[in-house]
Amino acid sequence: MKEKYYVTTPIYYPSANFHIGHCYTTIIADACARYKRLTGYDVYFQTGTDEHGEKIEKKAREAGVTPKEYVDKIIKDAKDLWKSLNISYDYFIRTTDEDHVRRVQKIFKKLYNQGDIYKGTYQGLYCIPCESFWTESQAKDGKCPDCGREVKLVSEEAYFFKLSKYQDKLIKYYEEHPDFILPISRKNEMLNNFIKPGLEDLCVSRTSFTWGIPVDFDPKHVVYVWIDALSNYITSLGYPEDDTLMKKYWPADLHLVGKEITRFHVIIWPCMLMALDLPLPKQVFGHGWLKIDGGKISKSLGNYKDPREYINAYGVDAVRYYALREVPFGSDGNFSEEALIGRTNSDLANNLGNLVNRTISMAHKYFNGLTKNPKVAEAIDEELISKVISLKTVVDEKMNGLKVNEAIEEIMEVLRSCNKYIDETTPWVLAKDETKKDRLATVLYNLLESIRICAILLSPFIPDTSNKILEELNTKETSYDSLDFGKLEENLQLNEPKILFNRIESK
RNA sequence: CGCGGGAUGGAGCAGUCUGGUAGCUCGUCGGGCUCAUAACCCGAAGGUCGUAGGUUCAAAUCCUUCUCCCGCAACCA
Repeated sequence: MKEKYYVTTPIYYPSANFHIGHCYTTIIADACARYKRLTGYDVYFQTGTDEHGEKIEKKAREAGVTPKEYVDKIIKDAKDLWKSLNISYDYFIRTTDEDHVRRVQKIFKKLYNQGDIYKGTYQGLYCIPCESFWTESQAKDGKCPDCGREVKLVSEEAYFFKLSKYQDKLIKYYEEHPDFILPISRKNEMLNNFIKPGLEDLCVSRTSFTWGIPVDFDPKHVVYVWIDALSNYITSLGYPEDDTLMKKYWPADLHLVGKEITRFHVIIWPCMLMALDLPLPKQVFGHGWLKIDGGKISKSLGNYKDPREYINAYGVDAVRYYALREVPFGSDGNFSEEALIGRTNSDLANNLGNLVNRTISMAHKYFNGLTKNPKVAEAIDEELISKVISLKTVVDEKMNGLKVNEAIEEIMEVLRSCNKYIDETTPWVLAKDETKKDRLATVLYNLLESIRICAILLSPFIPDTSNKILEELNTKETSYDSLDFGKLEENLQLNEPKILFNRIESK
């Protein structure tokens, strides 16, 4: 039986159309999902949207539509965006789905019945015109950080979750599972800032707005974001009504999240799961951000474009490649159109695209596009072939550590070696000497085979391009098991090479 | 003293744990080649590794001071 792999993106908040940052997270998750599928796992890849809450209620009111109408439009757009980015999700959950709503109510009630949720009073500093609660440190001098007006101390009846009860168990879990939080640096941040000072019980219901899942046994309350949103990872699997998928896929192997919401996923979510007596996810990766010109992507500044503009202008794989390649593991990276163009030209058009083109062109020119492997080897071949042979293992190590950018760099390095190999073996010189015909065929075979292997390993990252290359090669050897050097068939009729990436002239 | 991360040739990064001639990609300049998308290959220039001090035969790397940048502080991927 296949081993399973369950990977998630966060469920995004659809208060506005998605930007390149949402794409970034989702593309990484997609690459992980595709990689695991390639290597033989039974993958379940989930994304979705967190659609309740005051902010959406307010946005909808401003737009003069119902909250559901408001989010429906954005979700339609989001699904369209994921399609144009080749996102291969298996399930798209919406927190407004009937199944989810019903299951959240059951979870809430279960926690209440067993005493992990209790009724109490929520006290907070509230800005009436802004309809927002603030913490003491946020509301400096008792002024609303948004509008500067006075905030008032208000109380409202609310349900609380006993977060404090699970503090020690949580610390123990961290200690016993050193890879639970990646990168490691974020674990210290969590421990020092939140867990060591002591966890406070968590407010899990609200009465100040209505756009949410009603608490069925106390309908003036709606379930606040924590239980509503975080539980998506298990309600989608049927919990608590049907355990078929739960048995198969839970616990999740990887929750991929932005660094700003790491906290919820490594503190609140595990505590909820402990209360439900469910196993905890194996790993939470708090990735860095794509910055725009060094600053945050900001809805209010409007410093970003619709990601489709980039896809339409440069192609889906240029965008995917950039997101996956540019940002180091766990750190922030910068997004700019100029850098996107630079990456596309140097890595995709020059290194990869031109290599494929020049190699297949020579195969047509010298052998009418037929592959042959007479195995007239020379010492120089070994350097290239040994690199290609070890690539599978190297990429696997990088991917298992979620070092996606490094995995890709390893493949690019091999492609660079192919270009170098051409210059060193000078096929155009061999072609002038009839006695070197078999050597020439061997050189081309080595190159085509290296390209085939790289194309397969690139398929999780730039799937369209990978397919195009394998189609040009016209090979049937496209599986992960075919990655041994020498599997490329002989007497294959190669197709005509096409330009994979046009060089982009800078504006 | 809230916590955490960062500062390395024009740009982006690695190297710091386990001190010992500073490395990679891109860009620039020069050369080569001609199969290919002005591409590819080779070579060169360019860094007193944020500041000040300390330990050491030797510090980007260890210790201390300071400066600046970024993130977090109960839902902005």
